[in-house]
Amino acid sequence: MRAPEQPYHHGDLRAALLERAAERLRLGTVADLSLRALARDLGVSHAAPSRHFPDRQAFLSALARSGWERLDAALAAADPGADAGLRPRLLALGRAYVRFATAEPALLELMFAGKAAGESHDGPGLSGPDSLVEDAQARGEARAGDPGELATALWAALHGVAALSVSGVLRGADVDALLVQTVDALLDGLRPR
Amino acid sequence: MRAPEQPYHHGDLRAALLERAAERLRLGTVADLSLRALARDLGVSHAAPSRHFPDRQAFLSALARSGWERLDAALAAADPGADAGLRPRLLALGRAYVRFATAEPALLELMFAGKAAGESHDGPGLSGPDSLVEDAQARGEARAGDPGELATALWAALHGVAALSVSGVLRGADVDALLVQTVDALLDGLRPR
DNA sequence: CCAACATTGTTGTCGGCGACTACATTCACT
DNA sequence: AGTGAATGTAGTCGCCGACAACAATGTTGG
Repeated sequence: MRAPEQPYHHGDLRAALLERAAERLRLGTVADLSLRALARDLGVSHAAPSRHFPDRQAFLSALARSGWERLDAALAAADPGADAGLRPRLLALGRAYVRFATAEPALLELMFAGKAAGESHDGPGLSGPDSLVEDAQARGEARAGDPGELATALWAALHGVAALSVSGVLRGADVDALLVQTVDALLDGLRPR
Repeated sequence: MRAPEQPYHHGDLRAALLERAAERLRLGTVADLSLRALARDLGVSHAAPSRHFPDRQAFLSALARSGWERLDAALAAADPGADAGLRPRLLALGRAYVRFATAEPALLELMFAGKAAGESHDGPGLSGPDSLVEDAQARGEARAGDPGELATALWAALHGVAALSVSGVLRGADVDALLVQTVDALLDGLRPR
């Protein structure tokens, strides 16, 4: 009763392509990713992927979408929650962001290259009902101001740290120290108090 | 005494390729950039570019290097100088950064995708002898701390704003407002004082 | 139950690209 | 003037994405 070695239908080629592509992206760049090579890997013909994605761009968009989901999940998992103070929370989120960027640089690049392709995205875990900023304001840890705008500013700073750490421009400088510096500047300000 | 219509030698094919490629990058992505198409544009044979760049990657690296020079120049031109306060200075630099990113999104992406390919780069105009941070510290506008590390944190934040604005995740939100929020958080801190 | 029909996969082909080789023309220097 | 380096040309190879025609399998309603 074993399944035949080579069933005509793959089962879930679409998911398999996305999964294998994510693996490949961990090693190489998006430019090195070829649908034909993936198809070869999975033992299907070179045209099979076209049954699931109209063209390469659509495939990359789907890949980016799954990347956003994984980043959201990683940040949600790293968030110590509203009970923690703002600083530990920002540091934990920042570290998770950097970890994701380091583990999957090409995927992160693809996610941000998606432009209008990727539907709207609010900045992972930073805004929304359980907003980090609103929590901090409620605890008196953040000054007043539009929570959405403040959250975006925080997101921008964390994203900048992750982007720089991945890009190699830091030349071996301590990424975690950079993150701490950035978070502390955001919380207490550069100006002497 | 006019030059022949089609001289055998181009004159400065290398520079022409880089220049034309930069133009193309203003419209499309780096993936759409082909050496053969550029050669066609410039009226040379498809193999001519290989005389100047051993392979496509080397060409892209050279393009990225010229991008860094232009970004450095743009930031240097936008810097109001040490006489200005820290806030106006950061805002001016941030606006120039965003302007560059908006005008040349694909080039900026290429510059940061260069990874180890691009030689070290200190973060445009933010560090070095005429460091913005050292100036601010001298004026009492910034707390003590390693100027290099603080400058990198500032760079990360500004880069994050530019990256987000280019990526489209902001969905039409006001980029300049985001920049102002970010700079103000960096200067005065999010915590109430 | 089985006959349409939709879904998914295959083979074949096309043009474009990057890389490489062999050859041609021009330049620069002695 | 002569010779070697620099620069450009033509041709080829293999890989890729896109497309078309065809085959196998899954599904559904009469």
